[in-house]
Parts: sequence; C-alpha cells; structure tokens
Amino acid sequence: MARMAESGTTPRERYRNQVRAEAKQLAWEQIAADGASALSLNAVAKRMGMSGPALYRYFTGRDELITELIRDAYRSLADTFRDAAAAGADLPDLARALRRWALADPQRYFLIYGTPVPGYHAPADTTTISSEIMATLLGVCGATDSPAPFATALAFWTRLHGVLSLELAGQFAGMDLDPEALFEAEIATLR
Amino acid sequence: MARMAESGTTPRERYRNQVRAEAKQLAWEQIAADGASALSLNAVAKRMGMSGPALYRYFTGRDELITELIRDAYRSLADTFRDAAAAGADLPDLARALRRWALADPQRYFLIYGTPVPGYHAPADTTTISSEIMATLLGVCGATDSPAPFATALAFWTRLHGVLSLELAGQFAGMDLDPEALFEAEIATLR
DNA sequence: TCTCCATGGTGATAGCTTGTAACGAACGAT
DNA sequence: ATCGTTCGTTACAAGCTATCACCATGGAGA
Repeated sequence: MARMAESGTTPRERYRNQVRAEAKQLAWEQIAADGASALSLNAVAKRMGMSGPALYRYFTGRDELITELIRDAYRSLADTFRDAAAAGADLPDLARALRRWALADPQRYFLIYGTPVPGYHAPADTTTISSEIMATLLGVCGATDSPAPFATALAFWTRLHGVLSLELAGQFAGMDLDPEALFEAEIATLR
Repeated sequence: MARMAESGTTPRERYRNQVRAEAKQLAWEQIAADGASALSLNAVAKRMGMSGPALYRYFTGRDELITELIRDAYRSLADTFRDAAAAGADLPDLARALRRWALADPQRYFLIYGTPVPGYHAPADTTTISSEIMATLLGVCGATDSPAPFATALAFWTRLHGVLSLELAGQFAGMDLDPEALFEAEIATLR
C-alpha cells in the first residue's frame, strides 16, 4: 500500500469515487422523481448495472447514502450563498439566489429544511456547513447596514422559508397567486 | 340487509368504525414516534392483535390510511380555528392557537404542511377543508379591520409557517433562541 | 515477471414491508 | 334453523434492507 499523496489519486480510489458519484447522481434523480422516502439502494444499484448488495461496498447502508446527499445539499447551498456574497450581492439578491437554488430541485431543498425524521440526527459537519450558511447570510445583513443584522438574518430565514416552502409544496396551487410576487413582497419586508 | 337509517348504526358497521378508529389511533402514535414514512399497516394490525392482511378489510391500503389521517389532521386544524374564531379570537389569539395545535403533535402539522410526496395528490375534500381554514383566517383578518385582509391572511400563513415549521423541525436547536419569542415577534408584524 | 491479498462483484439468505388469494369461521338477517 | 355477507386466518409473490460466503480481479511488492 503506497499511501500515495493522501488525495484519492490511487487508481482504486479513483474508481471508488467514480462509482460513489454515479450512485449519488442516480439517487438524486430518484429522489427528485419520487421523494427521499422512496430512495432504494437496490434500485440505484440495478440502474448502475450491478446487482443489489454490490453498493454496500460503497455505502454502509441507505442512511449513509441519504446523509451524503444531505451533506451535498448543504454544501451546494453554502456555495451558492458564498458565491453570491462574493459577487457583492445585497439581501434581495441573496434571497433570489436562494429561490433559484430551491426551484432548481425542490426535493433537495426539502432534504435540508423539510419534514424531519424523528429518529435522525444530523452529523456534526452538516451543522457546521449550516452555520457557514448562516454566517454568510449574517455577513450580507451586516454589509447592508441594517439596524439589527441578527434580527434581519432571522427574518430572512424564517419569512423566506415560509413563502418558499409553501410554494415548493404546491400549497398555492388552487388559489390564484403569483409565488414570485409573493416572494418579492416578503423580500421587501427585510431591512 | 336492513339499510337502517343510513347512519352507521348497524352492529356490523359500529364494529367496523370502531376498528378503523383504533387503527387510526395506533397509526397516529406510530407517526408521532417515527414519522409518516415509517407507518406500517402490518405493525398497526399486529399491535391490534390481528394478523397482517386483516386490516386490508378496513383500508384499501397504506395510502388510504394515510389519506384518512391527513383528512383528520385538516379537520382538527379547521375545528381549532373555527372554535377560536367563534370565541372572538383576534389575530394573535388565532396565531397562538395554531402554535399550540402544532406543538401538540408536530408530525400532524407536517402531515399537512410538510414535505410533499411527488406522486401524491390530495383528494378534493381535503382541499375543501383547507379552504375552510383559509376562510376562517380571512374572517378574523376582516374582523380586526386590517387595511388589506387578504394580504394580512397571506402574511399570517407564510410567516407563521416559516417560524413554526423551523421550530418544529428543530432547526433552532443549536443557536440560543427562544422560539416562542420569535413566534410572538412575527405575530407583531401582522397588521 | 510472478505472487498474493485487499477489493469488488456475485448469489443465497433472513427478515421486514405491501398487497392478493384462498379458505374457514362467525355473525346476523330472513 | 338456514344461508350469505363479512371477517380473520394462513399462504404467497414481489420488493426492500442488510449480511454472509464465495469467487474473480487487479495492483503492490518481491
């Protein structure tokens, strides 16, 4: 075993990472189609051309795969926020970036902010990324010299999650509403 | 077959309703403990002392049981709102009644306003009850002579759902926050 | 180059789930 | 008392998670 520069550049590890990545990709598709509760390791494995238990060489079980997806979702949102902030976004810009990110894959949003599973406890590093997200948000609130940055950040979080999650859940369906206008209206309340 | 006054007062129907009610009760307990996705017809049946497939005489399948629970949840919330409104509640009172109702059984709240299952389509009568809930809310908004009742009702819905769902999901866990104070602060924004 | 072992893939198996089918018992209406 | 609907049972198919034993392969070192 050559230990090899510690970054996974061993041919074996490269292949391993490739398989894991492909599995996660298919898992995302399955989740987008039928929701997280319908995610099946077996189905993913078969779609990859290998038989059931093979995937257990790559993930200890269904839980680890889902946890990995949750981690990726957090990471993706954190990156989106970081990029927006780095580009000099103000609060409305950040809000719209959030909505775009959520609309791109609603189930990904719900994986983070949706109905919690009573038994599940998020691993430490996801809560770390969560803090990173809040920190970025707080930074933008501070840069916009709002009177109370922390209160503004909280309002950003709770109010935008309110409209956004209801929109994504399709709760505005029947009633004749424009979700985007509603979202913009909530943005306008943030100071 | 005696057709009997059309209300289920036939001994057979009484028993049937009883079994259905007990099954739903156990289902609620199971959902409160492990979430809706972990609801198992089999487990409910066994807990009732009867063997697996017996429950299929009472529910066409898992979906019908869950749909029934969703219906009951809507009904319960509609009643809570109706009672509050009848007791002359103003907007803050109604908001606090909502929070109490949600905290009493978070999974019941999420059954209505939580992560949607991509395939599932709610039956017509639940959307009817949903409208009833919105109507009650709109009525209270009108009675409090707010400038724009509909806009106020919408803000009530989206903002309170925002804080409440994050609280119920445990998203405020790590950070040193008082959910009730946060909820009250959002109430104060409703005019 | 050859050996050898960790790695990866397979089928078999246990135990759970949803649901259907076939059979027998019980209950109630006539 | 009879007779048919309803109810509960066991048996079964198909799917899932997850573990196991076994076999092939590929890369690291001699």
